[in-house]
Amino acid sequence: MRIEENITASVVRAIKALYGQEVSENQVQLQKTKKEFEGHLTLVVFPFLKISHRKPEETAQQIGEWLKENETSVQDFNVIKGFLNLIVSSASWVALLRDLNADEEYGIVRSSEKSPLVMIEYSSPNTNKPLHLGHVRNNLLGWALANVLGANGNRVVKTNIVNDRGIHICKSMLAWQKYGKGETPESSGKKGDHLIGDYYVAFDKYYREEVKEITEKLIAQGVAPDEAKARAEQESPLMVEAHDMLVKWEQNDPEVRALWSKMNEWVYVGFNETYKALGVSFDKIYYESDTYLEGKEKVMEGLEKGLFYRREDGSVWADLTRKGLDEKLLLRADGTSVYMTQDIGTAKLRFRDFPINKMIYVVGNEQNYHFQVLSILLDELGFEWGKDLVHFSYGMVELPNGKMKSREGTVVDADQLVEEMISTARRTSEELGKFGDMSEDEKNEVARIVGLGALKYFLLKVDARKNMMFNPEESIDFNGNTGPFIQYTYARIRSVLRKAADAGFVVPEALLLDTEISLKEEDLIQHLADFRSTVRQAGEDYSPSLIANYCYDLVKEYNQFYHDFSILREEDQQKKRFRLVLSANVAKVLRLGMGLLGIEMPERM
RNA sequence: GGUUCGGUAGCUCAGUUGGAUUAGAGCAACGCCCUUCUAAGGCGUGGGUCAAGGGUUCGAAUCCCUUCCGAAUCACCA
Repeated sequence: MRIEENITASVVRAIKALYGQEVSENQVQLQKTKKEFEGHLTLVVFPFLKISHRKPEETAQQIGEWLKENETSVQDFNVIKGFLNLIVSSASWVALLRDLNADEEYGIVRSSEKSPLVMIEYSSPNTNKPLHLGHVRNNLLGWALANVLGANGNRVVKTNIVNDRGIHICKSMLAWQKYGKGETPESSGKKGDHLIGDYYVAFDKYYREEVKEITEKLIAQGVAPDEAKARAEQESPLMVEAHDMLVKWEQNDPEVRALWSKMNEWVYVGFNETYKALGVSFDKIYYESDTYLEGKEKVMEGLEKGLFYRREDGSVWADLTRKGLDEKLLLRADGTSVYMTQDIGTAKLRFRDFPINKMIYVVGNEQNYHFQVLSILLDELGFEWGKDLVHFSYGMVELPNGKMKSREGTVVDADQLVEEMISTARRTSEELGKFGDMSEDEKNEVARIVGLGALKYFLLKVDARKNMMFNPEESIDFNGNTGPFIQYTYARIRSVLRKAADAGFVVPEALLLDTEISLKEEDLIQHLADFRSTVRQAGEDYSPSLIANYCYDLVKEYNQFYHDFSILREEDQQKKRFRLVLSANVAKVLRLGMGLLGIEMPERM
């Protein structure tokens, strides 16, 4: 039973029968009737006026009559200007709910062997600092996007490229060597990623002091301020040492490599904890230290083919000016690779490992230009999916006083935030007396689910492309358009269903089509059925937020129903059965929808 | 300066192939509703020149142009 699809097809037949013209289903504008008018679905007839050669009202009237006559689900209609409001029969709605109830994974399209293989890269951290709120947004979006695409019949490979080498890592290493006194995660009690992050900050602090000192000295010697600063930045012994370390690293110096391995290992242990807390995972992790050499090879290949060119100093460039872009450096004069080189290398390894049809990069919008260039380069280098690679470009999380900057300490730490959310959830539950007779384990689990639900929903309900605001002063809400609001509704439904089950009432398969149902209930079924198209739309637009907003709207509507109608106390057994099935399916769709977002639902809260 | 993306209520955000005299939610404010299936809920009140101006048409927050404001980017950083 697919009411909307059926009526759309019937409209096509109606036009054919009435006016003798073929129209495509895309031309049929069938939308939800606005709530101030009577009806469920509304056909906009303006597009058909040229075919009917009649006034809007008349055309609508004719189509309405034809539908009432020939389309069983259309029970009645009314016409307002060019709008044909269709009233769908209760029996059709009940039949729709019956079908929906039979489908345990309504709205989800499973993949098969032949489905397209999509790879999603997300997270992609640097190993010199712990994850912050911006990374959290990335991780949650990547995870949700993978789920959404999976629910649209794609085979999905989740991947992570760890930026584990480069000058930034050397800075942390050097600072640890110089000031660390052998400190380890064990000795300090710090998470490994936090420990390393502290040394990254330390490096920056001492480096700045050095630069300041040298600059002043140079200025005293009569060097112009701008030039003095530039020279100081280059000459700073700390920076020189860091660069030396990077060169040694590339030369496989055993000592540097050993230090690098040890410190990265600390970071990974820390990251894995954070990933686990966030509930995200990867099918395949790539490390830049493995891929950057591949990139060099690929670039040399391109150089031989004449795609790129070499400058006098030996550096290799791509000239993209004919595409309206700049010239782009691919290899430095000393032969070391840059960011772009690494992404090319990673692409090569990925394609070797997986025969992917599509590649999606979940990376912040600050890198739009980079991916524009990468797409062109990969295409020219012969990657089939290069041209159509998707840069899932999401907006920054901004704080009231601007952007987050690790070095300036203005970051919202991921671990700390998760912890705070969970403890807030716990406190709220206690204050509201929701825990009842739960065991300590159950309490912890509820607090975890609700706290994370609040955080995840907060980040995922906003259109991914937009920058969003996070105010640490105001804690994330638990009321209104929030994760806990949706979870709460779910828990209430589950409670009702438990009570029904205790009374021996099993949610039955059989629904009677002649059940008398209210407008509110019809609307709920209609809304429920929309889940399928919402999932599809979210997949087409790469937009998890559509699912979040869908769940919110469904919950708003269900809560009104819950408030106005009795379920367990309904005396008419037929109605009671219907309402139980309706509620069970609202819960089911909420669980599926929120599940796509990576948000768990509590049985009680 | 070039390019890209944004600007909707005091605040945070919906509004997706252009559709209905009255542009929606939540938060915050102020009221009302628990001896009744979980009140993390429901109902109500106030709050808007959809940045500004022009254009396209039966019809524009939505499409086009101009201007203003904001962000990102245009690195031998990743």
